[in-house]
Amino acid sequence: MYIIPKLLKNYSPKRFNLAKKKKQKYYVVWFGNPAGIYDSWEKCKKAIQGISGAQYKSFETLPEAKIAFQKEYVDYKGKNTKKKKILTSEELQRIGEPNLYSIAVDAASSGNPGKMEYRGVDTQTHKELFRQGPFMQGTNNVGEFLALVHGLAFLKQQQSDRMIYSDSRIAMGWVRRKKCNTKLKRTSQNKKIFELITRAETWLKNNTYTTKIVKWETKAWGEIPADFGRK
RNA sequence: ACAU
DNA sequence: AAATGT
Ligand SMILES: [Mn+2]
Ligand SMILES: [Mn+2]
Repeated sequence: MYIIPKLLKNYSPKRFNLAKKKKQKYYVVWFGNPAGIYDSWEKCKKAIQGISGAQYKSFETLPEAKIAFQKEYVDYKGKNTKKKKILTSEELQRIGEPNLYSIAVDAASSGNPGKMEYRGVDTQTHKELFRQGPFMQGTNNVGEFLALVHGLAFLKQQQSDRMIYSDSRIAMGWVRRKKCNTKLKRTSQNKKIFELITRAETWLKNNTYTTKIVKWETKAWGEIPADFGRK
C-alpha cells in the first residue's frame, strides 16, 4: 500500500488520537496457560508467565489474530511483521559516508524508564571521551539529550570544531529548542537526573556554539560508534 | 509514520 | 515483548 510522502511528513499521532493511548494490539498465545487471544499485554503476560517455550505474538487487528490462532506458531515465528527497511543503493549513495572528524554520543537504559547512562566517543577511533551514569529512573531520550549537551560542552571546552553525531531525532530536537521535553515523572530516586537536565538547559541558554549536530544514519552505517552494544 |  | 518521544 502506498503512503503519500506529504501525508507521511505531516503524520501526527495526536491527530489520530494515539498520543496518549497505547495502540490497541491483539496477542495470540498458541502455547500458554491458557492459549487464546488477548487484548492487552497484561493479560497476555499472565497467560505466558512461567511457561517455558511459550509461543505468542502480537497483531494489529483482531481478524489477523483470529486467523493466526487457527494456524501454526511456526508460520509466524521470526516473521518480520516489522518492516526492517533496507535502503536502496540510491539511498545509500545519497547518504554517503560519515564524517570521521567528529564525536558520536549515545545513551542506554536498562528499562525505560530505567537505569540510564550515556557516553561520547571519537567516531574514528571509538575511544571513549566521556561517560556518565548510570542514573536511576531515567529515560532513553533524556540520556540522549544529556549526552548531546555534554558533547557540546566538551567540544567547546576543547575548542574543537568537530561535529557531533546522534542517532536520536528526539534529542536533536530538544537541543535545537534548548528544551528537554521529557514526560518523566519526578521521583526521589531521579533527582540527580532532573538536576542534570536543568544544568544542560541552562548551559544551552548561556553558551554559544557552532558545532554541527548531525543525524547518525544507522540504517546505512550500522550502530553509532558510541552505542553500548546491548541490543 | 519516523527516530530511539 | 515493552517504553520514550515528535
Ligand atoms: Mn541511541
Ligand atoms: Mn545505542
